[in-house]
Amino acid sequence: MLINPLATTEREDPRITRTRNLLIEALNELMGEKSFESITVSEIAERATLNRATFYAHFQDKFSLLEYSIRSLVRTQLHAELSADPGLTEMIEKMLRVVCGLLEGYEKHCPAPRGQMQALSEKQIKDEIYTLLLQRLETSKPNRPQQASVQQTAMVTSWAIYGAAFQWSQQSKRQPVAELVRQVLPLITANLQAYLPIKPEPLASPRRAAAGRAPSGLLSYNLRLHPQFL
Amino acid sequence: MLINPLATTEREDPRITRTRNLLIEALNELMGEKSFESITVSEIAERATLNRATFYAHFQDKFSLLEYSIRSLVRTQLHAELSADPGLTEMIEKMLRVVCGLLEGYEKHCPAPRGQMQALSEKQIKDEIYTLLLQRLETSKPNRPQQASVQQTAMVTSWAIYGAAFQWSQQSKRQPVAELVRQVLPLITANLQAYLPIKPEPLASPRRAAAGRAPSGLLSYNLRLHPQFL
DNA sequence: TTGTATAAACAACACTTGTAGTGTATGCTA
DNA sequence: TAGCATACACTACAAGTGTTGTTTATACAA
Repeated sequence: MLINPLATTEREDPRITRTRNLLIEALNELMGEKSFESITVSEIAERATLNRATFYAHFQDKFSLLEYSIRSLVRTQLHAELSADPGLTEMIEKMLRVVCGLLEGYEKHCPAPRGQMQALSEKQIKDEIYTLLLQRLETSKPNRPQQASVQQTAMVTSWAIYGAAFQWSQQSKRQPVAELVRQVLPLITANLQAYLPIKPEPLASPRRAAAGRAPSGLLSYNLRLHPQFL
Repeated sequence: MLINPLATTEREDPRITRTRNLLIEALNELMGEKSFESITVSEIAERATLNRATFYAHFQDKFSLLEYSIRSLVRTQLHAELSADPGLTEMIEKMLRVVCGLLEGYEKHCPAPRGQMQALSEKQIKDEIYTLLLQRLETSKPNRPQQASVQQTAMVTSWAIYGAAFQWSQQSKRQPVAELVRQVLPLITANLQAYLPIKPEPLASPRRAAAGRAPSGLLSYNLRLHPQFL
């Protein structure tokens, strides 16, 4: 597995990858110890055994670094989960599960306050979901004329997915993810009925709930990149 | 009109309201001139003809100030628009219009980059929408049993509303808001059919589109507080 | 192996941040 | 109007930020 799934250039100077990985690891370590807001660039550089100026040669600020780190985690997890190219309903279900796992991971391993971090990860996660959904909707034609554009549909859906996962993560006593899926999936897929094959999913289906997979194993991807999630 | 719709204490020291308004006005002025990220606390204090220490006596940092400023704007606009206590569908339509107006206002008057600002305003807007929606759903009982909780429904809906408005604001060539409403409202209300009265809104209704109000006047509230939106 | 390109180290810079202590001005109330 | 409470001004401070210029170390190709 590539340690840097975001790399676009063919091959980059090994010093660069080394430095970036050191910075990401340093940030991940620190985020297990204290809140993101209280972490300074100086600390990150020191922990990475790098000069502070070197940090700025790679990232604009600590937010850029976190963004980069989160993005690679999200992308890896989503692609791994969706590589089987499942049906639209299953796709959304899997997305919901992945996002729940990510939010749970952050809450478990990163000391509060998490305000800035949440806002940042939210954007990265939604962007990835939106892109994947858009690709999917663009390939499958709707079986009846649609008022809304594909972009609108994908956007509303991706936000709805994240909103559901967020609501779940905010619960004081968290319900099983399978239950969340059973309750919320109809809400979300109601938007997409024109894109669903043949017979649209009924709003309440006991068989769906029974078929829900256990949410284990969600956090097992990309371990080298994000060891704090263990 | 109260200049501070967020105030909870009965009457506060006039010096406090004066100082806060000076700070808010200073921030609003500066945000018309340069990006929020590049604005410093020193600048805000200087523009407000206040000592920097006084700033910190009122707000934790510039983010808190912006949060406070945005919150009061959002709250004022939403309450003004929804004071007539309209039907659920109309309520969502009005919310969509207000959010579009807000996003348009920010984009027009605040120089990029707007990353931090967007994340902050997003949270404030969604919180307000969620609260209002939750109140509304809690009072009106669904006409058939629901899988999802009221909280889940309100959350997914509020995120969907914001997502739609956001998608609209990101378009390079922006369509009329009335058209957005016609296209997207069915997507959102599909989730809420159990809460809609009698006959659920048909997915495509030409009469709805014709009844769409012009989007003018959305930015005319709370002028004293936010003169940069003129 | 040598030469070249460039990544990283290092030091120094002006600036911002958040906080603390002290004095002054102002609003409220008796 | 006198007195109390407190909001604000002022100063100072240690720490962090973002940038620049110079030197050293490393990767890679001839």
